Amino acid sequence: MTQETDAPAVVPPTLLAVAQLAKVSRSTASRVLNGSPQVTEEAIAAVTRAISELNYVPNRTARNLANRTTQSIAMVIPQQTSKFFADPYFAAVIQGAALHMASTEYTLTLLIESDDDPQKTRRFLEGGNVDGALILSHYTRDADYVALSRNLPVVFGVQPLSTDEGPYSVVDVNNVEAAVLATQLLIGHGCTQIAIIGAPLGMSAGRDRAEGWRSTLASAGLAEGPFEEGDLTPAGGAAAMERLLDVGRPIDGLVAATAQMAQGAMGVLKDRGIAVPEDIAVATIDNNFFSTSTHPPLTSVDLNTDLKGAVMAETLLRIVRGEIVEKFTTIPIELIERESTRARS
Amino acid sequence: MTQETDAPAVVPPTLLAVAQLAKVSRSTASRVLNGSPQVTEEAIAAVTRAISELNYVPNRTARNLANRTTQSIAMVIPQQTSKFFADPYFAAVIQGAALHMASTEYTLTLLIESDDDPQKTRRFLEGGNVDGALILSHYTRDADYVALSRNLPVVFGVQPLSTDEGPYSVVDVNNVEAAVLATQLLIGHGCTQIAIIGAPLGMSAGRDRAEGWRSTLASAGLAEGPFEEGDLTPAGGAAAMERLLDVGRPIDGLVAATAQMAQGAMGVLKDRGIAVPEDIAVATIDNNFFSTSTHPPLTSVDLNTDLKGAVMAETLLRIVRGEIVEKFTTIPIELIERESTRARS
DNA sequence: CTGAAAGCGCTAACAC
DNA sequence: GTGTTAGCGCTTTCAG
Repeated sequence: MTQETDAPAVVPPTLLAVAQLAKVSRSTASRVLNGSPQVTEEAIAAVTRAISELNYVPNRTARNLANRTTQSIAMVIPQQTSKFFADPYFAAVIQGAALHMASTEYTLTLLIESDDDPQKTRRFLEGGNVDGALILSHYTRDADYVALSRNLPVVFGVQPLSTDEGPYSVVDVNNVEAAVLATQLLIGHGCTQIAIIGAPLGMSAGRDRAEGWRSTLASAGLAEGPFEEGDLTPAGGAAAMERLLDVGRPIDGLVAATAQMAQGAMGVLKDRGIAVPEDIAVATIDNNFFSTSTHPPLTSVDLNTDLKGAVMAETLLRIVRGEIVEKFTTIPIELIERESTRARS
Repeated sequence: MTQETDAPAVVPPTLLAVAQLAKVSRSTASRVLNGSPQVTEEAIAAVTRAISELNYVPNRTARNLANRTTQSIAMVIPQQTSKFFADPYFAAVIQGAALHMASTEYTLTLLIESDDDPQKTRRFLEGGNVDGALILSHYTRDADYVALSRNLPVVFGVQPLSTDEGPYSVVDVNNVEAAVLATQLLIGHGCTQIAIIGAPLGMSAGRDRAEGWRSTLASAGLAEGPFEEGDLTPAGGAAAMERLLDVGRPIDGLVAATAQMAQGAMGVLKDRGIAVPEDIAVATIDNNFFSTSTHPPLTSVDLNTDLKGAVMAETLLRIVRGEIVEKFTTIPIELIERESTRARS
C-alpha cells in the first residue's frame, strides 16, 4: 500500500530543462556538460548553475545510445561448481578490478556464466551491452571467447588453450617462476628431497608450476622428488599428502601448488607428528588467508592477484580507448617467507 | 598496427534490418521480439527466421532508453580498508546475488563506494543508471541511502542505524538468535563458565550477538561470563583471547562472534596448551572457511550468507517489478556442530 | 493484426 | 560561439 503511493517519484530533470533554465540551447548545454572548449564563460556559468539548481544528473543510457558505447565492461566468471568464492582467487581478482574501476568512468558488471545456458552470456556480450570483457579461466569454452575477441575487446586472466588467433590480450603471472621461487627457497634451506602437491595438470597453471619445481630440482642437481596431484581443495591437499607420505620416500621439503591444498596437507603432517619446518619445510604458491591460517603460517609466493585484477581492467580500458596494448602482461610476484620454512637453514 | 585494422568490426544488425528481411514493419518485428500475443503465426515465423539468419541481438541500451529502465541493479560496497574481501562475508553476499541474477534478465553492477568521493556513488545511483541498489553495511552513510530509497528501490543488508523513514527493505539474519544457538549448545554440553569474544559493539550485529549470549546465560541461570571485544580479524581474536585468559577467571566454553576471531583465539589456546574441546569448548558464529581451517574444526552457526545475497537481489527485483514486499526478511540460520564442541558431554 | 509516426535523452555535424 | 536538425535503436500509441 505504502509501496503504491511512493513509487511514482518525480521525473528527473532532462538536459532540455537545464538548457531552458540557463537560456541556451540543448547543444550548448551538452557542450558544457562535455567540457567542450568552445563555449563562453557566461554560458558555462549559466548552465552550471542551472545544473546544480535542478540537481541534474545526465542520463547515461541516453548518452550511451548516442555515443554507441556502454561505459561498462563485464567480468565473466564460470559458474563451475557454482561456488566461485570457494577459491579466494576469484574474490581477489574481482576486488582488484572493481576497485580499479571505481576510479574510472566505467562500471563493472559481474557476469556468471551459467552452466546450462552458456549462450546467454555470449548473447549478452555480443548484444552491445558492454564495451569489453574480462574472462576468468574457463578452458572448455575459451575458443568461444577467442572468437568473441574479434568483435569485442577481450582480456583473459590466463592464456587460452585454444590456438586460434584473435586480437585478445592476456594478463597473468608467470607460474613457472612462482614454482621456481618456492623450490629454490627450499633448496637454499638445505632441503634435498623436495616433493610437490601439484595442481591439476589439465590447467596450464598446474603444468607450469610442476615444471618450475622439476626444472629447479634438476638444475640444482637434485633428484626429482615425488609428485602428487591435488584437486585444489584442502581435502584434496590432505589426500595428496597422505599419498606422498605413504609412498615411504623420505621428504624434507614440500612445495604446494596452492595454499588451500597446503592447508590440508598441514593437517595431515600434524596428525602424523611430522614437524614443520623441522622435519619438512613447506612453501606454497599463492598467498592468501589460507597461508596464514595454519600453524606455523606458510611461506608463500604472493601472486598479487588483486593487482592482476586491476591490470586486467586497465588493459581492457586501454583497448577500449583505442590504445595499442601488449598482448601479454606479466604480473610481478614475490616470495614471502614465514615460519613454515624459516627455522631451517 | 594490427589493432588499427581489426578494430572497425562490422556493425551489428538492427531491428530495422530484421524487419525488412522479414518483410514486416519494425513495429511488428518489435512485437514478436517482445512476445506480444497479437501477431500472426506467419509474421512470427518470418521475423524469427530473419533474426537467426542475421544473428540479430537487440541493443539493450536502445531498449532501455525507450523503456526508461536499465535492467541492472547495483551492489554498493564500502571501500573501507579498500579490502572488502578480507571478510568472506562480502564475497559470499556478492556470490549469492550474482548467481541469482544470472537466472534473470537483470545484470549486477559492482559499485565500490570510494572513500574520498562518496558523492560519485550517489550521483551514479541517482543518474538513472540502475533500477535499484543493494546496500552492504556502511553505517556512517546509511542516512544517505535511506534518503536515496525515496527515489530508487533500495534493499539493505543490515538495518540502517538512521531512524529516518524510507520505503526501503532489509534482509538480514537474526543475530541474537545466532548467539543464542551457539551459547545454548555450549550449555547443553555442560559448560558453565562461558566467555565471549564479541564483535565491535558499534555494529548492530555486535550488540545483538552479545545480547544473545548474555540473555541465554541468564535464562539458564548461569553467571555472566567474561566479555572481550575483538576487531573482527584473527589477530584481534587472538588478542581478545589473551585478555580473556589473563583475567584468570576459569572458562570452559567460548563463543566467538566471528570465525575469523575464533581462528586467532584457537592459536592462543593451542600455544597455552589448552585443549579444545576438552578444556574449553568453542562455538562460533558465521560458518566459512575459517571455521574449517582450524584443528579441531569449529562448531559454527551458519548464517547462509550467500542465500542472503540471493534474497536481497530477489527482493530488490520484486520491488522493481512493482510488487509489494515485506520490509524485513529474516534469513534462516542453522547450527553446524564440529569437533570444537563435539567431544564434550 | 499491422504500419506510421512520435519519442526516450543526449550527441554531433552543419549551418548561421 | 550557438542554435538547428538529425539521428542512436527500440517501443508504443494510434489509426487503419
